[in-house]
Amino acid sequence: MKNVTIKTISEVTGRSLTTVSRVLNGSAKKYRIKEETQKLVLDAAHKLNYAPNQAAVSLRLNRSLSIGLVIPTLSNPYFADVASLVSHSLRTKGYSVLLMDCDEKEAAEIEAVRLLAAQNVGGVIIIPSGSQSAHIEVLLKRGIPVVCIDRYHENIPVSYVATNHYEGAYAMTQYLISCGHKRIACLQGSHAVISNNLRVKGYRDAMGAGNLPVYSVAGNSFTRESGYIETKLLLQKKEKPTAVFALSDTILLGALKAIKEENIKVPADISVVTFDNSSYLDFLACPVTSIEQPVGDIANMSIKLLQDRIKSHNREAAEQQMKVLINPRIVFRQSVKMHK
Amino acid sequence: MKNVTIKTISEVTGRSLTTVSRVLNGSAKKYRIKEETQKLVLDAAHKLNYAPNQAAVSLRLNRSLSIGLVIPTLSNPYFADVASLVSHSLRTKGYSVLLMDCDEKEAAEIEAVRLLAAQNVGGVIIIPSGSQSAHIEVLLKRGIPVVCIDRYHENIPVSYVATNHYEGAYAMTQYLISCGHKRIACLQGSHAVISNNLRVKGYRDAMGAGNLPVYSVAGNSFTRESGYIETKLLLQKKEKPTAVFALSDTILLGALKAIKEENIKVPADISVVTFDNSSYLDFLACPVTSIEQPVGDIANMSIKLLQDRIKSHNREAAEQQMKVLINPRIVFRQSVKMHK
DNA sequence: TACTTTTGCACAAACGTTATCACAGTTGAA
DNA sequence: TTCAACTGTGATAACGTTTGTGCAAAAGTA
Repeated sequence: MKNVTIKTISEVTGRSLTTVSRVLNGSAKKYRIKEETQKLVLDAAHKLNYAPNQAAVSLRLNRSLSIGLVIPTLSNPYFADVASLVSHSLRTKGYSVLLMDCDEKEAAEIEAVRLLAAQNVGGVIIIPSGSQSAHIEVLLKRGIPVVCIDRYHENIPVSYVATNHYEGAYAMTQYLISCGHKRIACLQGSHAVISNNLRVKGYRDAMGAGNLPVYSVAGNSFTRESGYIETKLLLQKKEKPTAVFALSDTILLGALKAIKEENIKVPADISVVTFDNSSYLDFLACPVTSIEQPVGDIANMSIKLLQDRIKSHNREAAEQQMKVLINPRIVFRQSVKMHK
Repeated sequence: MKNVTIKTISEVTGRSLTTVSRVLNGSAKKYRIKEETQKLVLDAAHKLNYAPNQAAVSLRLNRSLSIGLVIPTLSNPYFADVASLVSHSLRTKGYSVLLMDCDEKEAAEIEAVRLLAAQNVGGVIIIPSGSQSAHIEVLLKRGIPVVCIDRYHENIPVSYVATNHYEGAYAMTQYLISCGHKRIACLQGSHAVISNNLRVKGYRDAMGAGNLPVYSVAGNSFTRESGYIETKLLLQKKEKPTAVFALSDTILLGALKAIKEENIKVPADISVVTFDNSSYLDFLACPVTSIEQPVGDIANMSIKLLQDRIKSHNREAAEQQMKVLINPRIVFRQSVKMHK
């Protein structure tokens, strides 16, 4: 089966390639193509099931209708949700999505960005894995629009959309304090990402505001292992924590495992809260109170920002940095008990 | 910053476009390019940080180094895991991955496949959402290699890699029977996909082999809602089930919710097992015994099949259908109790 | 009538790459 | 000595699309 191109349509309709192309890519009015001709061409295209050859288009225009989506890893349900929403929404807007799963490795991320640049994608949406930013800066310099999600870099003028990590953590800590907790442990993730550090700051500041000493900030990655190990250690202390604030659901699962092994009951003996609000939290031994990240809003907002960038050929506007923080809300479940 | 093309390199090195191209795409020996010349060109390319324009390559070759990955939805952790492994592995092999999240809608899947065909991808890996197969057949007819994962179509000659759903369900049912259960309910997913139907058949056959009547097969989608509703209904029966076999982890979560609402204890009052083995099963109120799907093996195998197809320009070999079923194993936890 | 303007369409060049053909110079065999 | 085979390289034409330029014909203006 031979491929249908504008040439095919040109032959069928008896119009020139030029005219066919103009009708098909929507610049018909600009060139004042007769209604009649337009209909003729469109009908033929439809009948032949014509689809433009994207390679040719992007070669000609030196830009493509594809967007790079760079994700630390899809095995993290939160990132998978973001990816699902973003990719689905981009598709309805006519873009195709180049997925780059970086396995949480910064080196893979840098390589991924290089590849995307080589394919000259129309834009990039990225959830950075680490603290380096030079590779992202390269994209900006090449005029490729970039939007960061969830994690971002303060030192380069890149737009971002994220949960207000600080406010979320602050509010949650405040809530624990209001329940009478004093020894609140914070189980953190990777020090290399800003989302983690802002959450930790939120925790610290709330403790300070409550005139409480920072009891503990421990951990080094957003994994079950990290949560497990740190909780194990915490539970060996003389002054055990009365509440644990896991900064992600993966960390939470590890913490719960440790708690279970020590035969400590949630929420009777210890209160537990977390960040992310994965759907399975409802079904755990004790449903866990969590900070819900507004994934839908984040996805939509980031796409809007990216599209604005792509459309504005105005260089100034395109380089203006947009910073969007969305306030999360707390989903209350049964994992927190008043502490006297 | 002007883009670096083979023309740039040609000017720098003083060799023709032809020669530069030949060196750069590895056909140097075929055309007997002098070692010296090769080195000259490669050095220049490296120094200038040259990356071939993929649009031009795929336009010229009428095929691209990108692979379409069609997924029902990334919000299902099982699919997200598959997508993560597949995309990551494809990247290391030099392909880029076009992600199509279909939101579990068959119409979206069909459109996605059309788009991929238009972009003339080098191959497609797909987890079908429904029962239609015509769109996949179109790909095959256009000579685009396709591999189905997890779900497949028997009526078209498409290769597939899947868990042995039948064996898994059969073994699990047998296990429940061996524990003395007689009233075993089966909570199924979408009737439109073969994975579901094979699992149901495994359940039925095992019941038959155990001389037990099929107690119940209910449900209509791989969702929490379906699991919740059907379990609610089951628990209203006079003759309540002594064991529930959820055919996916999403269904399981719904079932657990219903069981909890009815104040029934797992495993004391009712035994529960499931399919998929999501990582959070360990952390539920009662850790749930599950059939583990060998995601890694499935991902690797499907990529191998696809690559073989892509490489074999031999038409016959390319059209031969490969059917790979991988036996799953049961991960035993604490959700099943002997029933007298 | 004799112009200008508008309307509607087509020619041809370009985007970066690769494959086909061609060819000059060197080596080896008859 | 003559011809064949080999070595190393280049010109050029395509792949499918978009767009600046051009140019008739129709319509408007004086």
